[in-house]
Amino acid sequence: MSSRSQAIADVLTRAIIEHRLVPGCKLGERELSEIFGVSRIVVRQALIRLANDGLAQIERNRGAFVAKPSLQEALEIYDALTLVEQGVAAQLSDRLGPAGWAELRQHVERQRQAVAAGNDGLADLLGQEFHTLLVRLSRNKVMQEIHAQLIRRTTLLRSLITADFDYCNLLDDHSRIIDLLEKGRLKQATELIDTHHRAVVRGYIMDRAVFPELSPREALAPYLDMQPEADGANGSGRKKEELADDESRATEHGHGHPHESSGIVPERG
Amino acid sequence: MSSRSQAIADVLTRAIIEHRLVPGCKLGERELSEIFGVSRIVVRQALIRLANDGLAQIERNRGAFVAKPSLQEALEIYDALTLVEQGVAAQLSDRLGPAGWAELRQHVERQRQAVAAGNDGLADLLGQEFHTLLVRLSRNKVMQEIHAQLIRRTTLLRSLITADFDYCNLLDDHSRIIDLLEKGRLKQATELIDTHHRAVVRGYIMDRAVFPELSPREALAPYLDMQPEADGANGSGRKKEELADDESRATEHGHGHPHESSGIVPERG
DNA sequence: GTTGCCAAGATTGGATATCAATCCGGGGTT
DNA sequence: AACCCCGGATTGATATCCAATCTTGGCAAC
Repeated sequence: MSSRSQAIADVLTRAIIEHRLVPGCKLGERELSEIFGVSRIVVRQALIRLANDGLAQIERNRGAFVAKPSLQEALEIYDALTLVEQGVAAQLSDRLGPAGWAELRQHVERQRQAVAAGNDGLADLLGQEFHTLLVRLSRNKVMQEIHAQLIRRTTLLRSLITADFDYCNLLDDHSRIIDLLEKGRLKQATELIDTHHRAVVRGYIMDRAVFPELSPREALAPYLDMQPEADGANGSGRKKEELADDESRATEHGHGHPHESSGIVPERG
Repeated sequence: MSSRSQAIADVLTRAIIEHRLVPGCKLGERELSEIFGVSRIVVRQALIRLANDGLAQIERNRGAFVAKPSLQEALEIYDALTLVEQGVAAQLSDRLGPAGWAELRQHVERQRQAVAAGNDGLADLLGQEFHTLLVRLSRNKVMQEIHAQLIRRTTLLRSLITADFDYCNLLDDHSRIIDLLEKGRLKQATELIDTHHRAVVRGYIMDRAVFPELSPREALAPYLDMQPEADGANGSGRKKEELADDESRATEHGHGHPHESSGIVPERG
């Protein structure tokens, strides 16, 4: 795509939302420039991009750190996400055609199959993507980008907070949301979306580091295989295959599975 | 605040939303670095910030330009704005206390007085700020930032499109929205918000440059009075006084006044 | 032993000079 | 008139250098 700094920002973003870089982690310019093999300036530009997305915070003369949102901000992010999805849902209940509803149902079905197959990582990802799909069906790129940004920030939040609840009924929620929307029961649908997100938030407890801290060098190592200037950096369609059956840390960014309350990470290194 | 590039991004943002820099205008690195007296790198960082906010677009090896959204994107921006404000309104109708309603009414009253006094510039600005105030009352900083970004982009759009309608009933809209919300008539209120924004959009015609193109040097000259390192760059509270009775171009970023359809700008520079 | 201060080192923010790659425009050729 | 090629201009990026600031460690005073 465009610039080197964008590519580096993308890698850092991915590392953050996959919990390889945890909130508070120092992102030193020199260190990153050595890791990526670019100059400090390019790294700085990447960090500016991250900060604009709310994934990093830059403190003058102190450097950049992975963002560490307060509980207040976490609630605000979920509130905003709920608001956006409710609005989108309201639009869809009027405007979405049969093909759209079918696509939603098909997505839920895929997730159901993943759950049935015991592929928790994939199921989790599909659960995330349900919300993204919902917004994509609104055909509003501006809204999509806003929503994607909020989703990234909620994913970041999961590095800070623990979730211990049964996420299976969240799948039912998705299905019920579709039904309610298609039937025009908008009020109930938005109510359910609210409940859905509140269920996630309620399971969270702040001030508890779930993931161990990795140094940037360790955290970023897996992403550096990509050649600097190889195939046109088609970064959209690969993820699903990659983690089809991989239980590594990279796949664990959903509403954590309840079968283990603290030792989620199998120490991939 | 923080970095030099942020300060420059702020100035450029202001110049864009005040229509001194019009869509499509080339933002050359060398030119800007000379204007601001900084190195190209700082300018580039500022341009990255602008691009992230959707106010500029950077084309590889061609440089940065003031964003020139398509009609499609313009509609999407207004759609997103409507969605956000409807959601916020829904929250407020439940949660806002008497003090909040009073604040809203007082704001509308101030705008009414400005209209009565014939101070169109101020009235216009207050009309804009009504929406900002609405979102601020939701006490959600994340939502505020999203909304502010959308507002900036709509303001940018007004460089591309002409509005010729009577904006006085938009003031009535604000008043009615407050009434409906306070009475819990949420459905009607959200409907009115939608209509309100659609009224703005309907008055617009794309592909017509309303404002003449200024060179960046001309456009930015008024902002360069600020000393490089003087008082802590408190850029929040000044605007209102500045344009209290100033009919210059800087004040003309509302729903254009109908008394003159093309020669809005009194050629300040 | 604790506290506080100060200097050295490290890091960031920024400037400058330089270079390759790309884009644009003009002049010459066919 | 259409086409091609070349040179200037601009961008993307690097290396190096410098000032300001932050951190840290040690040293002195209490």
